Formats: sequence, C-alpha cells, structure tokens
Amino acid sequence: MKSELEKIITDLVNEKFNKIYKVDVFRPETKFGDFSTNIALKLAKELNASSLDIANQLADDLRSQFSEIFQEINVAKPGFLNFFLRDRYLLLDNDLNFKNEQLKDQVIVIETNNPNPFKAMHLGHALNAIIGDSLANLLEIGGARVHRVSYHGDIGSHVGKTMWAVLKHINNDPKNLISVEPNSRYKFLADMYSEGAKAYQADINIKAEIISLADQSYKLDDPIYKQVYQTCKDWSFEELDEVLKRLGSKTVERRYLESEVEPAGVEIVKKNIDKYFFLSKGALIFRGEDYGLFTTVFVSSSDRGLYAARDLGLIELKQRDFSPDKSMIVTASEQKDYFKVVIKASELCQIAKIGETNNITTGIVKLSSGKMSSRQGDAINIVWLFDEITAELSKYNKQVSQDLLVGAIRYQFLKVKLGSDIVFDIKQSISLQGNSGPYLMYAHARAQSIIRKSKQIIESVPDDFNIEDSERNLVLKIADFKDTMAKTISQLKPHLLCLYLYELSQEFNRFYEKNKVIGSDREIIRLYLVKSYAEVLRTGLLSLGIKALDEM
RNA sequence: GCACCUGUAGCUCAGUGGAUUAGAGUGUCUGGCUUCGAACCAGAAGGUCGCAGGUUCGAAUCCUGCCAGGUGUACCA
Repeated sequence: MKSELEKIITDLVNEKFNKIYKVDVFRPETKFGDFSTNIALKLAKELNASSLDIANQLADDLRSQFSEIFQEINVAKPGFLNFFLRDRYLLLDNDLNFKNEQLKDQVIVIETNNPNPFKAMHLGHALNAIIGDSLANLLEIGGARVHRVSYHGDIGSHVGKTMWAVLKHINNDPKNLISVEPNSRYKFLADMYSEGAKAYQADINIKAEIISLADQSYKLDDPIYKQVYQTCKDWSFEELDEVLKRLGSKTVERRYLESEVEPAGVEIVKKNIDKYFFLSKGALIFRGEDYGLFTTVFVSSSDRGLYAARDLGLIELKQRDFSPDKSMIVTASEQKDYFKVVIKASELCQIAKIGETNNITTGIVKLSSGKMSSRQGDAINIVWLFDEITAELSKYNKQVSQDLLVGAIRYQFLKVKLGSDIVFDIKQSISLQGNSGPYLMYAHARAQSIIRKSKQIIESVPDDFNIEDSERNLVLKIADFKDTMAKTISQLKPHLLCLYLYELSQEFNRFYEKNKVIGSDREIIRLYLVKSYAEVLRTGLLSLGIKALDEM
C-alpha cells in the first residue's frame, strides 16, 4: 500500500505544483495515522509558502479525489499529512513476489562458509556461515541466480600444529587412527590442534618441528604424513558438513581449497611482475600505497603463495567456474582493508571486472565475560553452544527439536545489524524469552494451534472484511511485510527482517491476549488474520534459514 | 603515526533529518492462567543519545574539532 500511496500523492503534487517530486510515505506512530508524509514541509521551502497551507490544500484534494481509500486525513503541526485508510485498503498484499530489479537474473557467486579443516569450528565461523547462507537465501528470493561456494585452508601452520599432535598421538603409525571413535573425531582433531598450538608456543624445538610439518602440507611427499593428513582432512570435512547442517545452512555447490588455488594465484602474480607486483626483500609484493591501500606480500621469499595470492587464485577459479556478475566474499571485518588490496589487484590483473567482487564484512564475536570454561584459547567451539542451548530448551521439552535449535542460534546471530560486533553472552544467547528465535517460533505454534482447532475454513479475504481497534495493529504490521522484505533484500541486511518479524509476533501475541478467535462472532475474520500472520512469519523465517514449527 | 569501525537505559542492542514523554529485549519491582499453548501479556522504575561547537523550521541522525574503545597497517589467515 505504501508504494501506491506514494504514487497517488506524487502524481497529485506533480500536477498541482508542476514539479517533479518523489514523495515518501512512512509509518508514523499509530496514534497519528496509518501512513504519513512530510512532503508539505519539503515543498514549503521550494515554493516559499506556508507548509500548513500546502498540507491543507493537498489534504482537500486527496479527500475529494480518493474518498474510497481514505477514511480520514489530518494535517498536523509543522505540516505533516496523516492518513487513516479504510479497512480493506489495509489488507495484506497477497502478491508476495520479491524480485528485485538490481538482482533479477544476475549470476552471483557467494562464499557461504569458510571454516578450516584440522581444527574446531568456533563461534566466529558459525556467525560467518549463518550470515553467508542467509544472504544467499535473500539473493535467491530477490531473483538472482546464486551459486553457493565455500573456501577452506587445508595447508599451512594450523595443519602443522594438528599434524604434530596427531602423529605423536598415533606414534607415526596411520593404523592407530582406528582407535579414534567415529563420533569423537571432531573433538579429537580439535584437541589435537589445541595441543599443537600450546606446544608451538611453549617449546622452541617443537615449534621448529611444527613449522616443518606445516611445510609438508604443501608437498605431501612423505607417504605416512600424506595418509594421516588425508584421513584427518576427510574427517574434518565430514564433521564440518555435519555442523553446518546443524546450523541450518544449505550445502554448497563447490568447495574450494587453498591447496588448489595457490598455484593459480602464484601464476597470476608472476605473470604480472614489474607491472603490478615487484620484487622486494626476496618477496613479491603489491604496492598498495599507490592506490591508497597498503603494501602486501603475495608470494613469500621462499616462493610460496601467501593468503593474498591464494585469494587471487580463488577469484580466478570462481570466475572460470561461474562467470559471475557479482562475487561476494563474506569475512570478518578485520579483513576489510586486506580484501581491498586483493580485489584491487584482481581488477588490475584483469581477473575480475571492476566492482564485481565485494567483501561483505561481519562483526567479530567477542566474549562478555572472561571466565568461560570449555574452550581453547579464546575461541568457543560451536558444538559447545549447541549443547548449552539444547540443555536450556530441554527444560521445556524432553525432545529438543533440531529446527528449534537452529532457530535459536540463527536468530541470535542475525538480529544484530550486519557488520556490528557481537558481544557473546551465554546467558543471553541461550535465552528463550523476549527477542529470540523461540519467541517467534512459539507465537507461530500458537497461531497454528488456533488454525488446527477452528472448524472454519478460510482461503481468501472474507467478503465483509472489517477491522476492530484491537485487531488494527496486527493488520498494519502484516501489511508491512512486503516493504520490509524488499528493503532487507536490497540492502542485504537480515536484521531488518528479524526486527520486523519480532515486532509482528509481538503484535500477534497482543492480539491473542485480547481477542478470542474460536467461538467469536468474528471468527472468520480473525482466523483470516491469524493465517495471514502465520504465513508471513513462516515465509520470513524461511528466508533466514529457519523453519517455523507448528508445534513445540 | 596513519586508515577504517564503534560510543544510545545497569547489561545486550534497534533507531542515520521529523511529531509536546528517544524505542525494544534483559535485569529489578508489581499485576494477570476454571477461558484458542503463561516459551505469553499488562504496568512501574531506569537515558546529559561520548564531549563541545556548527548547519536546519526541526539533529541520536548531517558538518568540524576533541575524548574513549576496537580493528588493520610486508612474508599467519
């Protein structure tokens, strides 16, 4: 309805004052009206006239020309126009098509997760995966042709740390890997990494050993090393897949590994020597300062492609595999400036079109209190969070539904503005009350319960549709869905949708408290509202990767 | 040092030009289940919107300066 109103008023203003203005209509506080516009205030300056006079003129014209739409039009103090619509114009727009002009038919490749094998997946990885996956959903809904990919570090120092501890643990005999129970492999690798990381810090001789083992991850020329490495890598991905599934993320189309993109990256750098890359202290560097950035080493003095070269290779491979119009890389904000360098280099080397690659940055997950056990270093293992939330949920139900767990975690991470740091407080993060996933799920289950129990069948808008005061706020909120969704997609900000769905559910709960549906003489109309609400909530949650439950 | 980000209620966060009382959740206090699911609802208390100027009919929101915190800044990713 918002856009329709904007069009009506824009046309009127253009005709009346012979000027082209884009009129904005917004939702004011409910006491002022259903919709408002400040166009008179803006016109007053241009026309050098009283804003109240202009508002009154517009109000008169709208009243006489569109009396079937407007119940009432008020002019308020500085010059606001406030509109109250007739009931049937408040109805939900049933056309739930969210195709976005900018996204339509665009080929977009997006990295939806990037946890490393050979170590545990921590909260930061989970945040990254949840956001990446949800953004991919939104892009799809907006009409883009989305390719989900992932990228993982299977070479380098973290591999050395884990391998050192693993080899020690199995006495350099791959056969001993059998002693690790299949369901404890994840924990095993996490422990091995932790042990290796500690030893690396503590002992200078072990440090040298680990560096050497890290080096082997590139060459794999030792048969025993290779076999153990391969097994652990396979285990890692089996476990990562499992964790990602538990997070509610969709599977990726293509999994890229650092080991495979490194040669491609080094080749690009070497092709562009003395053009964009220069030899300095034995390393190949990119002089970022020339572009307002900073110098970055792409190939080390020992002729190894560093992460910048790998990212360059990755960009090329994605280009080759998908020829995307847009490529999105989701990372933590600490890599923001670094990616400006890589993207600049990729554009200069003509691997990717200018503006094609975007780095979307998420915040960092921080801890609110230092004293948190069951973690290594300062990284909390995501599995631990699963267990904590499951324990909290089981206070209500013996059987904790996987969908509810997914909803709790995803909502928790998505409700904060994309890019903001998340201060992780365990108490708050497992809270099932207030602005939380379970709150939304609960409100949905309540609505479904009414729908199940009512004997009335209603598929479309009741003929004699009208609204009572106690129902009005819910109707207004439902009607906001389309705009909210459009905004969420065009700005790629999931928190806008989260906030909306929460407020929507609040309105539903208030409605529920005040109005009896079943047995009421307004049962048909109210049942229609309940169904509309449930449908909007279900659709909204689904786009965030959360399945609304009918019962819980 | 330079660059970017952040600073809103005890805590965690929305709100980026609009409406005499700046919004949620949480925490504290109070009230509400013989009535469609109380993982809910209603109410109270709680804020110099980091500080100081400026622009504007109007500023948490825009501009300038300052203060505080975070992140990045050549061979880790």
